[in-house]
Amino acid sequence: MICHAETRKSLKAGACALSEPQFFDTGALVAVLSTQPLGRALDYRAPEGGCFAGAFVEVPLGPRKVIGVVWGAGQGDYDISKIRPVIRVLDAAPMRDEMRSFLQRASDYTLTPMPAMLRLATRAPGLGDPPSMRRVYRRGDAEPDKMTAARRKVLAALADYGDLSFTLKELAEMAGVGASVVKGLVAHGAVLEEDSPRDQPFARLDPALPGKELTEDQATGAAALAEAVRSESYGTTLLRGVTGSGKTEVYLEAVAAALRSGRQALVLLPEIALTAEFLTRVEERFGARPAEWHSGATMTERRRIWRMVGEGQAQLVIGARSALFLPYQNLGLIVVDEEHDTSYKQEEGVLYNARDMAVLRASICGAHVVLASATPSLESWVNAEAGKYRRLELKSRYGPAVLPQMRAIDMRAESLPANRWVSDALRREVAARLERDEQAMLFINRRGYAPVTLCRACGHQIGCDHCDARLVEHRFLKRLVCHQCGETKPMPDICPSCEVGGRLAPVGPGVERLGEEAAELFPDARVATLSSDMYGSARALKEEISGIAQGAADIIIGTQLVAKGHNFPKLTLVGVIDADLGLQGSDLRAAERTFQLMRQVAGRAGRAEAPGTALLQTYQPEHPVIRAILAGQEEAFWAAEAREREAAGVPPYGRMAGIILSAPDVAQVFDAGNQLAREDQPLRAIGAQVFGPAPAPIARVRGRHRVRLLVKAEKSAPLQAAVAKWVGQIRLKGDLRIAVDIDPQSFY
DNA sequence: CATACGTTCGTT
DNA sequence: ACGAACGTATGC
Repeated sequence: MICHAETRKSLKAGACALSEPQFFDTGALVAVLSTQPLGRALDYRAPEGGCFAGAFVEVPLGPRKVIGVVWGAGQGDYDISKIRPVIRVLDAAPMRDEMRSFLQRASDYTLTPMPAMLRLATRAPGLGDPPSMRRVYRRGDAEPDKMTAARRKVLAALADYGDLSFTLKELAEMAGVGASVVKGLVAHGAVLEEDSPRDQPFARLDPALPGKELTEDQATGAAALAEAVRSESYGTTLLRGVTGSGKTEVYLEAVAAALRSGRQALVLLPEIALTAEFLTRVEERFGARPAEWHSGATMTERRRIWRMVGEGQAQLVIGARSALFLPYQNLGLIVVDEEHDTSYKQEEGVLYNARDMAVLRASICGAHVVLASATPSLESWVNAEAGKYRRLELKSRYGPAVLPQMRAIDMRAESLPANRWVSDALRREVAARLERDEQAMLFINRRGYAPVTLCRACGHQIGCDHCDARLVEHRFLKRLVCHQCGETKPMPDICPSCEVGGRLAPVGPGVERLGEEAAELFPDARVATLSSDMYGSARALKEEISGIAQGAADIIIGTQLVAKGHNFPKLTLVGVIDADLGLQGSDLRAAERTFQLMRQVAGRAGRAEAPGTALLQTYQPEHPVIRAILAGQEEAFWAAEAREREAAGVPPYGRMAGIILSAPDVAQVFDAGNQLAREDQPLRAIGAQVFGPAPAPIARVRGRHRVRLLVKAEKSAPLQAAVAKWVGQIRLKGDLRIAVDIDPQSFY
């Protein structure tokens, strides 16, 4: 977490962002940061006409030309005769002071090199190009010398739309004539041909439109958030509300408050799949669609969003975590929905937690943060308890529905036949729902058909060639898939080890296999299996989900995916096949995760009129986590979990850093790991301890061997500086790579 | 990252 | 003796 002292400092940084950016006269030394992996900025001479700090520029680098940002005055530590001039200043809005300090602070916090940070902030194509133009046509003053029927149609079509312009194709189609007719009118000046920027501003959102009717509880919460946004200063609110309590309506009022005061808003969501339903709600509330930023966006969409956000022509962005790095002009609110969601932690490349970075960014630009969740992360819960975050609770469930009733099914008392996972008790409950024409959901947190493929002749389990992971059979894809590196291969007929045919058997359940079992148990029911890899696109999946929500299936079989925010009005029963799954292993967050996941899944049941039931199949019904879930004692669970973490000195009461060394050669990684473990003076100097090296949780990924070291320090210790110094001692020879993960999510 | 330059090792 | 192949330093 970002500590309080840092927050104070940043408020000052925010204040100085109001001053004019620094200007550099022609020939002055400037430091230019590029996205090349140099680790720092290089000095250049300011171009003809000078430039401002923050300007996007093109500079020579060796034999190449690269794009960079004028970071500030030159460092002057390089042979003055070798310094080359900036080639040109690009036609893009300069990077604001505030954005530069955000990237710098994020870099310091996560120990990410600045060029990599800059890369995150410039993930839009065509930065160096002039704005892309297209040819458009509108009505001119002149009249054509000869009026024909076709020409009249074109002019009539234009008259219908006032002074708007259209592309050639659009106009010709509207008028029902050929393109040559339009061209003919252009020759006479009756139609004007001009170039206009291809990237159009986003439609204005109207905060004055009537929102949904709010309950008293919601209205109070909405008013408090709107007030916080209006203060135009940094603050964080933890918005807690059980599933179905209408958190979205409440924070959309905070968005409305930001829009009213002319500031931009950002809503971060963990899953793309969530956005279809969400966007509809935004459109209903504000009358237009916001900008959508996610990995699936096309180059054109990205460029438009990046430019429009920078010009203040996109008021609201709905996006995945990288939307945090868009060049907002005037950001007044960041909402992090489902703030506990683990997908906010980027686990590859630049390692950062979008929830923490949202707080950092907001503290720099004086924006308000809303962390929304039914089951907050322990970090946020502790920050709220400590008074660092304001706390807002939505108690009543929206409408007549109440929280689902939760019960455990003790699997030790069940005697299921082989390859069956649905207990008798659960089967009877599902059958009862089917009779009443209600929906039931069976939840299993495992993709694919079976997690293990075993050879009954020799006992071999089929593994990935490049990773220390077993291949998962995906019957739908008719392939074996490595969930680690994504490699797939066709399902073999013979065992790759002993070459005996016909003895390969699937072991254990995955979502596809559970779907098969459900179809056998309930032959008359419509069973829908929801797994992300079964649909060609996010769009197809969204459509499937909304169809199911409207009643296109009786039994829903799903993974993680269905736990997150979808609304199934007819759903009254959720059965969790393996509630213990997340409790295995020694991950410190296992309890927290299982608790969150189970509560979220259970929250799917009984949202509308009919009350819901959640049944957890478990082999350890007496486990404290399972008992806390069943009892619905959330506060007690968090308090107990917080006490345990405090006693162990682990996050959020202590600080941790993970170091992953990787190389194709096993001996090399272990040597490097041992060397680091020995040379731990920089860490001892701050009273921190090193554990390891140990093989990383997945010891081999994509043909690279990985070892992991863990650093544990006191909460107040200057962890980053010490780790940077420590890791800096090691020379990166060969293909050895070091990744530092500050505040790792999982630690063994 | 792309490229330049120096080292080592293999071949002729 | 020469050049391919690899490893390491450099960029302002």
